[in-house]
Amino acid sequence: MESRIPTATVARLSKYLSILDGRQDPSVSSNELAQRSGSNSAQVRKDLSYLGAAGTRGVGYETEMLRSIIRRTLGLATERPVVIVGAGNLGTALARYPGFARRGFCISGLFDDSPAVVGTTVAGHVVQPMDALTTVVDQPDLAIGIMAVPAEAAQSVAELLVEAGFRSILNFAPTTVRVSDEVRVRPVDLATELHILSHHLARQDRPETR
Amino acid sequence: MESRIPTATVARLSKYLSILDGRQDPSVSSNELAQRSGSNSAQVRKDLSYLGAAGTRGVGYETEMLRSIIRRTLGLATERPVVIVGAGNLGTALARYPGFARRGFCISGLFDDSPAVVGTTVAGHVVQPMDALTTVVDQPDLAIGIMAVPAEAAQSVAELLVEAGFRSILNFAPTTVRVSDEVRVRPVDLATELHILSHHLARQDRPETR
DNA sequence: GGTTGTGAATACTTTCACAGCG
DNA sequence: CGCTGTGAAAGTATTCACAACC
Repeated sequence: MESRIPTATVARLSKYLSILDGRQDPSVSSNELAQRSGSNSAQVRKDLSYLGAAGTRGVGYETEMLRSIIRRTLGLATERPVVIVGAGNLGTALARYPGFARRGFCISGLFDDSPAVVGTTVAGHVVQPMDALTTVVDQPDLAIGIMAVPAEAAQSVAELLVEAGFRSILNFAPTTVRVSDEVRVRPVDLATELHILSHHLARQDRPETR
Repeated sequence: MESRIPTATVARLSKYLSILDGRQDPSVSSNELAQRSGSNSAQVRKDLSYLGAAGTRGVGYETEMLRSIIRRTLGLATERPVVIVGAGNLGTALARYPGFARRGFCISGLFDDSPAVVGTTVAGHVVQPMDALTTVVDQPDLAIGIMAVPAEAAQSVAELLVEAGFRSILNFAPTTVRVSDEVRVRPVDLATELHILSHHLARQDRPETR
């Protein structure tokens, strides 16, 4: 029943969930979710059909039920631990970002290799040295590691995370890291996002829907 | 000749460019670019074929020529101005991020609507009030606006940017903004990225190549 | 009337595989 | 012999369109 969900769908589920979270109405239609998420209703229905979510024809989907199904699908049954490696500009900003906690994550630790930074407190977290990574969560394979480090450090930090048992990494460093293929790395490159916009400007063409 | 380049390809071009930038060898093969970017050689060749880039069979591509073709394709012929709206945690971190300048962008202004923040200096930029947006760059339609503001403010900030003439927006606020369709908005939602990783953890499946 | 659920059609992207050339 | 260039095939994602149902 719950075979395989396309990554593009999962990304939209995240958006639907945050729409449902700020909502009181007991039911919601695919059309409304579409409007608010910048998608279209057929897409919303197809996305929800992957979860086996059942709506009521003529009415829509039960808000509470949808919320709970999406949360389960996104693996948010319990708060998921996240560690942040790199307490520089970006790492610090991420540690202070209130959106993570609100959306199902719990920051379990902040790490840095610079002795000047270790021991300082950022957003209520004492910055820990890299070797404390191995003991920070008891099931690192179910946690997520965020890398907010310079490009030069990315490969070795990735290796440390893998060694400590992490299997999911969000990489903000503008470089590709090579890891064994049981490890999932999602790159987020800010300059790449700007390059995409810049490319369209250079071609002065009209936007597509996304 | 230079008809239309898939967005997925543009994203990879950005990566290829940063690989070429740290490089001295006068030529490079599709296979080497593939290795370093976590792609495969057929993909690289197809990507480069969209640009009309000509390699030499048996040898590879000329590094300098490729660099210059990719830069032109990404609209980086001249440094592209970028403004950052929101001088909170994230906006400040972005303003300090050295990667933007290194990769073809020039931060032209930092804006905030809080009187407490306006006038302070961040990374060499004096934070300006929102109404200065209209005069900060002379061709706002060729510039990029970055929104690093809370979800509640996102819609109205987007409207201010559009009114000031911006046509390309990178949106870090965790919400969808509705704008006229000459305006291109690229969302970057950090919680969504974590949700995607979390989903895979819940299904404890093996990663795909990306 | 309004809205879901979904097969079929379309569009887009990646991978394959091999001829062509230096 | 090595590496490019590319059509064809396979794989993925989105949109259409309409029957089924409340």
